[in-house]
Amino acid sequence: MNPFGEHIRKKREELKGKDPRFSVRKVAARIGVEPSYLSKVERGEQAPPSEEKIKSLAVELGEDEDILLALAGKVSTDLQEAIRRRPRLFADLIREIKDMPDHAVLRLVREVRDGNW
Amino acid sequence: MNPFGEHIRKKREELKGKDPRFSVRKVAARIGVEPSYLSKVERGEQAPPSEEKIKSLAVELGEDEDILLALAGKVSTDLQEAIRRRPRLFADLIREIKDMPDHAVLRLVREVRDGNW
DNA sequence: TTTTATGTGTAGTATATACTACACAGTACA
DNA sequence: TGTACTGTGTAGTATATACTACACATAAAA
Repeated sequence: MNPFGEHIRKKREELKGKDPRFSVRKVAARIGVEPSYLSKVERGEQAPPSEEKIKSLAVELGEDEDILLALAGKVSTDLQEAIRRRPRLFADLIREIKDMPDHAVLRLVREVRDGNW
Repeated sequence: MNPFGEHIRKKREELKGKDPRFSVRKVAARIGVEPSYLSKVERGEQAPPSEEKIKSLAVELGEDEDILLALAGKVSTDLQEAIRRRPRLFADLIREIKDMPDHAVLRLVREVRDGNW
């Protein structure tokens, strides 16, 4: 089990098939790390990188930042900050909906978005 | 600015006024740390302790866990895990409501709680 | 007045996090 | 056939996190 590494390796190799700019070395250079480090991260020999590097990786590979962070066992600092600003409110809300099925949460998100709130 | 330390010192001293079991040494012993460490944390000479210690401190002092964690700049792992399980869903929801006024979020929490969801 | 308890100062330690630097063998390309 | 580029192995480092151990002076209790 190394969801993060496997995921980005798969995606990177896929992109590399069509574009040589997606070699380990080139991607590593673009996100600002050593190639051997990225190689090890992809193979799970090293833990996932920092939030910052994960976010540039998401941009480079055209992946979703929040999903990549989740695969790395992290939560974006902007979300954490929102919770920390109003901990009671957000803790209650999250605990209330954490076991609800996807469709119910999705309905909630949509209702808040285009609604009279 | 050392919101965490100041907060717990104030609360502990308040309790100590009515009950000698709330000295630095006694509380430290109960939450399982060295007294000098707790002293330094309260005075902001040391960063706040781990999530685990903060939670026992909350129990000891009769304070809200989520609020204490927030003052320490942390977010409870159970909330983080809920987000990591369904990152897109939760990230969208949190970003959608993070700038809404308290009363609106509160209404949402209540509506979810005793509602038809 | 001895014992006991108080808060705090000094000086560390263990573990985790987030990487770098460099070398090396194999492959592709000119 | 040399040059360039590939992925990866080895061996580190810097900084942060989360504390411990012990000593010491002052104050309260016996």
